[in-house]
Amino acid sequence: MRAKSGSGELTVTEQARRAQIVGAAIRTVAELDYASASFKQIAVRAGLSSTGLISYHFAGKQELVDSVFEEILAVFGRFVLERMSGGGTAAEELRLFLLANVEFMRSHPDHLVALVRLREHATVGDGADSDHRALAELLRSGQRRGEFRSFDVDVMALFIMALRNGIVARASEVDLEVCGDELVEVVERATKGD
Amino acid sequence: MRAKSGSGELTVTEQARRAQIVGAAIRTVAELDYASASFKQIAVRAGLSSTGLISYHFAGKQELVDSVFEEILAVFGRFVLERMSGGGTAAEELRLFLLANVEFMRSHPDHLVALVRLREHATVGDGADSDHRALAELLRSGQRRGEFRSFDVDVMALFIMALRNGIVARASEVDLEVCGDELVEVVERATKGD
Amino acid sequence: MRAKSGSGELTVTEQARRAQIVGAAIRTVAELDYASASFKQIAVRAGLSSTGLISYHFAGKQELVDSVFEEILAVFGRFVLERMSGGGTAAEELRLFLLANVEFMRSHPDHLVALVRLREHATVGDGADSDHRALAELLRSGQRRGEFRSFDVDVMALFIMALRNGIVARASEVDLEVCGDELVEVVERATKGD
Amino acid sequence: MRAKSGSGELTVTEQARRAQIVGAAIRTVAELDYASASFKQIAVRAGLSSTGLISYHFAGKQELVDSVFEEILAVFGRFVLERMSGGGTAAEELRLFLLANVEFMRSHPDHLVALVRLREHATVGDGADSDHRALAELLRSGQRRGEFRSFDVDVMALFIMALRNGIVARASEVDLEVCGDELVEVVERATKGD
DNA sequence: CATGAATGAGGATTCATTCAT
DNA sequence: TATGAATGAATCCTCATTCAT
Repeated sequence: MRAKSGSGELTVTEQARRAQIVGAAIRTVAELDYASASFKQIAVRAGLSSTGLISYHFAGKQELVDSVFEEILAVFGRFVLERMSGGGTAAEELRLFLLANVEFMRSHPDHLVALVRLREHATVGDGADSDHRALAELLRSGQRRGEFRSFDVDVMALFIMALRNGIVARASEVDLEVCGDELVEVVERATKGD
Repeated sequence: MRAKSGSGELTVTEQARRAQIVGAAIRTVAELDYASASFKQIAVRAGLSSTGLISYHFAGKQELVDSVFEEILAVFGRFVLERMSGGGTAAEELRLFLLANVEFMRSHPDHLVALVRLREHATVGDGADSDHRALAELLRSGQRRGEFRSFDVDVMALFIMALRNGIVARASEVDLEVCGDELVEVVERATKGD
Repeated sequence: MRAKSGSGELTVTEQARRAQIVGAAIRTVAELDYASASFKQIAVRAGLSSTGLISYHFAGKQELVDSVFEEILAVFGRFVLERMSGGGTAAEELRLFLLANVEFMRSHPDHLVALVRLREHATVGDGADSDHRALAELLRSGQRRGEFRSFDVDVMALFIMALRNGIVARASEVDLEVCGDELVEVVERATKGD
Repeated sequence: MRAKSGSGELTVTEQARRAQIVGAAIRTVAELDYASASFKQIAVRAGLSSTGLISYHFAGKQELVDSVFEEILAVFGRFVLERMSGGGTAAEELRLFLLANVEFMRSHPDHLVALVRLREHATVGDGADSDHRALAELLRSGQRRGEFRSFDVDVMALFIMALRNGIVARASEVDLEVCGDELVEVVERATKGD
């Protein structure tokens, strides 16, 4: 009854409501645990008086989770893309990517937390993997250009995302400024050619 | 109802039952999602015919989770300690710590998965933090000895644990051999003095 | 909110809408189960984009059910009446009634199915009973004329309707031709004088 | 977790509880509509303070419905079988079958009502069909012995069950004595050879 | 100690209905 | 009039927990 990723079929009002609910869901997941992010909690944060409305706008919890996941990926993707367009070398692009991540944690505190927590519950999947693939490809191109040393690009991509996720998990306890600088330093040391 | 982590108050039988349940819980959390790790699932894996017995031995789900968390930390701690005792330099100790982690993933596949998944649900907390503190202290001593470059030891400890956790999260999809070697390499590059 | 079965108070448009909804409801009940015949399903089949319109035109689900029931009875009544007008004897009228029923199943597949399914949910009641009474009266007159044997006319009317309903319930699985012939035969044997 | 039609795996207590719930369900379906026979209504009639217990003993609503259906069929089957064992001719057996049905309505008022109402919601299915098949077979054997006239046995079986169901539907409004006698008479006339 | 039955709160979801536009 | 968004009650179901035995 409800388009899974509506493009033009959705009313303006409906899009607004969906966005409102998705936003509330992001805040809820970031604040509470994923398991505790019930429709009731989301409804409260969305200012709704009934959980029925969430079911009215989303075919089920899975569609909501997927919509939230896609929304975060979209916002995050745009955010990062804007800050990577100027990169000349692969190393510079990688640096910009890392800084964009840290900056995103500051400007969108809840988004990355929710992203990490929802990763294993989302069924869209290709989002996170495409992130990984893009990063791996960047690393590979850097290797081809001789900027980076020889390493397994998939493993290195996994490492970089793991570092990012590690900061996200402790974002509220650490100094993002210091973390960001050190992140750039560590990744540079990890990747640069001998 | 029951002492939270009684030492001498528990009978042998009781300790055995608790251990049996904790073991089953570890397997359950590793196999299923945390949210899906219900008492029923744990009871099945523990060979128990009633979830009531879990409630009988543990004051509540939280105590079970905390007990599981502490058990994993204890096993992991002993495992790592055995493999780090011989380290001379801080760098060597760090290397042994990393290798011990990777080896632990191989010998105790469920423990680390459960550890990572339970981290945000455990209320004991100091366990993970004590790990973190020990690692930070190791890094600091390395810095004092001039083995490591200057960096924020807390951030670096966070990074190292993040790398470890990243591997754990994908342990079933990656080549642990390659990951372990690259992990050592990356951490060495990240920490060594100029 | 709305007159229960207004005659002159309803505008033409309103009557048309009610008829449209009633028709869709008949199809819905025949196609789905009664319990599954929700306003949403009915609205879909009526080409309506909102279930609110159904509530607007009918005071509640009960009025809709009753309206549907009455509509079916009216259509069915006219259909049968047309085919019974020529009957001379009571036996002949009864035969025509039975044949009209079978013919109705063919020409209005949904109506009788819905009729049977709605019977126990309709609160108008007198509809089905009036049918029953008319049939009983026909049987009684046949008895008075000596065409039928002695039997309890209410019970026999109940039997005849039960046979009809039995065929309706399996209309899609049986050969209506054979059933019709056998129905006439059985009822004739059941009623005729010794 | 719960056997669908437990034989020996069920505790005595559990069997008793299941029987209690099944009994309450039969009463509920007979009293209310099928659609209104919610777990809550059933729980009330079973003297339970929680609908959760029903879910505890039955894997889902479908299993409960099927269990109820099977229970009724079992009770009904035994009841009828006891009263048909003495039948010599097919006609006599048929007569005993009809009388057993009417007697069952008297001694088990709710069972047949529930049976008819649950028929289209039960997924076990073969129960009702096997009833039909047995009846058709009885009719066929009667035809072979020359006791019955020539007719489509499936249609006639359908008719006989329809007559039975018709009485069930109005059991509370009619005189079962009269109905039973007339039922036997009608079926005899419908089936006997010329 | 251990069992399994029982509880009640909380989960997502569906539904008829209401209401502002 | 008609729409679609919103509501809240009710449904089935799962869960941790309690309790008699």
